Amino acid sequence: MLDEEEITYFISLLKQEDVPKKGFVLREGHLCKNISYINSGLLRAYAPDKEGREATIMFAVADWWITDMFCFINQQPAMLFIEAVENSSVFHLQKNDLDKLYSKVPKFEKFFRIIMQNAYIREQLRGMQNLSLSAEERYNNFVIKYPQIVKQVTQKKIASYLGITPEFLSAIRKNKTK
Amino acid sequence: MLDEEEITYFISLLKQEDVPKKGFVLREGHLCKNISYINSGLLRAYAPDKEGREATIMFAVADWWITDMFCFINQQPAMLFIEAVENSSVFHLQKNDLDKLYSKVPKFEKFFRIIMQNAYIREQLRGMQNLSLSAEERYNNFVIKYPQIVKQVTQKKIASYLGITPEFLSAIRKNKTK
DNA sequence: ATAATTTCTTAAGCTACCTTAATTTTTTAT
DNA sequence: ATAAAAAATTAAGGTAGCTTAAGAAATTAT
Repeated sequence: MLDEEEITYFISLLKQEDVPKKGFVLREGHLCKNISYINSGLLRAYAPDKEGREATIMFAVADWWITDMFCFINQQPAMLFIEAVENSSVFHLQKNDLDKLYSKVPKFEKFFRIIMQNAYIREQLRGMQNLSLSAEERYNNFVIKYPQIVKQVTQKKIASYLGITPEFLSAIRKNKTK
Repeated sequence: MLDEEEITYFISLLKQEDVPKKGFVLREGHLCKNISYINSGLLRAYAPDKEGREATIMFAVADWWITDMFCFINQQPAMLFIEAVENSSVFHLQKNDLDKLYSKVPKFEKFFRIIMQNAYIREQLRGMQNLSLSAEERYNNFVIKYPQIVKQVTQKKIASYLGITPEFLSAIRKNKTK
């Protein structure tokens, strides 16, 4: 579908970075320059609220793309932090390079159309669950959907993804083992 | 950007439908055949939960596209109802016609890439707000962001979009006018 | 116009989830 | 290994938002 030359060109635009655990790929207030492909490891995007607490927007594992999409597309200061939960290897793609890619190799429009579509579907499904399920049901679904992430991140971070406190997640888990 | 022939072809794939107020464009359990462009009017997508209550997933006004994206892409029975809140005029595009469109006029990949991207951004922002704001703050933001929708839909539906009961929304509004 | 239906409001009691704080356990750094 | 820091647990008290129910207001249907 993509020939060798196209792939080579694509790869030439990517900038590899090793991000150590607790390192940041993006900080709130900094210009969101990149969309980042995760080669290995695990990243987390979160927004700090006014009390300084973190709302986890997404986790991203190998083969996922992550960015603060609004700020990336509009080349604005980020609302989100993106940090490595584990040592990770990522490939960054800058906005202007992505735009060049689209114009030189229009096939990448399809490539990213599908990425955007999947991201939208994920968020639409998450939104549905957040509106209609209890915290316990959301946690159970999370464990089923992302068993690997459950093993790799702290409960505190999972709680902040589910929209509950770590104390309450602890209570939910206690209930289950009974 | 798109020439006349391409636009004509695109339009030839669209099927116009007048949907009366309270009419359905999609029903839960029915195959989700279409993605629908709203020419005029106002539609609402919602998921019924197990107690039969409705979680409003999105409102869509003129110039927006709406579907149960997961079920449309995978051509599965819908999880959502999509109903007209006002008399509406919509243009439907079937999955196989969209696929044809992509292969005959690849420029439409970009067209829908941007639609998917905007939809993702919307959901990512909404997710952030749901995690970090109180019901009152979410309502205030909704009124600022969608003043027109506030005028056109019942509070019951807005409440179900915000993830609260109509009674509690009523209480929030009462507080504000004091 | 009138009746029927739906929406909105109000209020009282309730519960899912939060807060605070202290203790234990696990992880990280030296 | 040891100390320090972070995460997880537990428990008691608190609150945002829910439930139920009944009446008022608005909308829809006849």
